Amino acid sequence: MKSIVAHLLENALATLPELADASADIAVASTVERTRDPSHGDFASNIAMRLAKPARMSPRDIAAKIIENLADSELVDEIAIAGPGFINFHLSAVALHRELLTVLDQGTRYGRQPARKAPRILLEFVSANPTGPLHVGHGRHAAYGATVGNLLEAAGYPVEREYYVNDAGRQMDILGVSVWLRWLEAQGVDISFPEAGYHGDYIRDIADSINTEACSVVDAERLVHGLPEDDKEAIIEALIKTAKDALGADGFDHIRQQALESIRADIEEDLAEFGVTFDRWYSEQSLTTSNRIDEALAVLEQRGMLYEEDGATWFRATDFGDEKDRVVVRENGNKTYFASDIAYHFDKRERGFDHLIDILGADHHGYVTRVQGGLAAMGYAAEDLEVELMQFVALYRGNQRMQMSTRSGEFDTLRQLRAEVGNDAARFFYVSRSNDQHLDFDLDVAKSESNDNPVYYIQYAHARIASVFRQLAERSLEWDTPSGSENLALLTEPQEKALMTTLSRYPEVIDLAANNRAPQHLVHYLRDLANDFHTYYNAHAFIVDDDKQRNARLLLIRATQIVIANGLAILGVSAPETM
RNA sequence: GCGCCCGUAGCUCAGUCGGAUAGAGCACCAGAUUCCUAAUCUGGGGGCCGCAGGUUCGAAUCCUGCCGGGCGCGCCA
Repeated sequence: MKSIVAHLLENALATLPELADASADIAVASTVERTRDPSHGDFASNIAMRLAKPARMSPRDIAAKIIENLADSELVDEIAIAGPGFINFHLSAVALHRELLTVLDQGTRYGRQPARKAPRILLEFVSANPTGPLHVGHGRHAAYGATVGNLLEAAGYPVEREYYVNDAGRQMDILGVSVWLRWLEAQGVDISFPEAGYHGDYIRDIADSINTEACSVVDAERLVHGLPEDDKEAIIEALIKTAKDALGADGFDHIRQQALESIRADIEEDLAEFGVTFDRWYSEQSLTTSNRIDEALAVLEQRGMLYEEDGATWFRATDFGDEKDRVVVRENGNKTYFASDIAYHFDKRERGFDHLIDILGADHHGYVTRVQGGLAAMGYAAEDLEVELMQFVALYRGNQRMQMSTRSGEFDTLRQLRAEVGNDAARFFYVSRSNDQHLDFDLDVAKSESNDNPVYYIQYAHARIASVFRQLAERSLEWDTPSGSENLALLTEPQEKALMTTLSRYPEVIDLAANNRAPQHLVHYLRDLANDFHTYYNAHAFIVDDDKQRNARLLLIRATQIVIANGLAILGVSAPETM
């Protein structure tokens, strides 16, 4: 709809050579926006004000000139100059009717743009460490990432979703030793579980369920022998060494990998139940086995981006705006997590993705500059990597704030949250506010007031429409679509006009939400749309005696039902036929 | 100390690229159904957009400073 107005303006400008210079670097479509006040029409353009200074004319004079040269269109009823120089466009009923028929015609495809080939987008999100179940904070990442992926797809982008599995490094050893100790405990060995181990009950479950052929029993004495005191990190380190000695490197590896896969599979299942799926689970370990890290470091070396100091290898991050240079290979020869990360992002670009989007926790913001620096140092553009930071979720039960820590075992899991409030409400609530806002999630409120949750309000609108069509059948009537199409001119009530106008905004909302990675725009839109529908429902009957009017009204609410279903599908929320 | 994010109604939050009289839900007050689902609708009260400057036709929005809150500043991951 917006493009109708933009094209009219572009054509008018083309006939005005005196404005050509001034308007050269203005995108006409960017001057056109929906009005907030219906008395200003449907769309307004501020182009006359933007041209005033370069063209050295008054805005209202420019507006008058443009209007004079606007071609007549059956899609626009009235064009007016308003205020300091806005050009207001009132769309015709014909334009709204045409859009309604487009909704019916395109159905589930309505609001989706044609698929394009580029840029190829790689969307990475969640990527929680496979050391325990997902907690409520990860749930926000999952809901947001999945919805942004759906939005990008609807906007026509080729997008793939990827989960980076942090299955390398010390945390995996801690996981392995935690499982082993719980297994020993189950064998009757008296252990003192280390503070720095993973305390959650799921560790016991894993110890019970895995193949323990590789496990060997050691006595309690050996476990505590020579343990350092007080320093919890040194204690866990010593226990890992004991485990490797007792089990052998292969034996320990066997336990560790089983634990890892058990947790990873659990996370995958949890997310799938939440309607969140990935095209690829990318293993950090595989970066080492495929020599990807060494290749990336070689590229950096070749470009002169590395140097040796204090026995370590450093990346010149300060050349790319970071506050200090960063170690990529430690003095002990081990590569850092940062080395994996730049190799991983290098790999993403090498795999042919043009634009990389990472959804990261707000605590990772210090990391963005150096990873972008890594890309730039390897010959790509820093801007190829876009990072969307998610602010934290604080979980409450009433006034009680919950602690969320995987190691302490006191977290509240995504599973618990989903069981308590349901997938639909959780998906909806998680994306209903901007990703850069903190989210207070009160379980008591979400449970006790679940009937007041906006998601039900929107779903109810969908169910009500389904109910109307069921009623129609019960009264032995049929919806005559051609008759409805021919009689759209009968839709003259203010509630009908409002509903048609809101429906016509849908493609613009998808575009806006996708481009800004901002699902909350869609959430608010669907709320508005449901509100327009409920208002209409209360004001007028749809199943009226007059055939023409009935068929026209049924067409309008069918279009409404389609748009609600399409929008909810993008949010990952169900559109029920009954409630 | 330095860096990033946030500050909008009693509460939780929207507010697009700077646009016209700043919006919604909850809560509060008053109403609506012989009729398609009352999980609904209609009306009402409620604002120094943290504070102070600046930019301009125009600022909640952009810039600077300050105040308040969150997070980050490892040869951890």
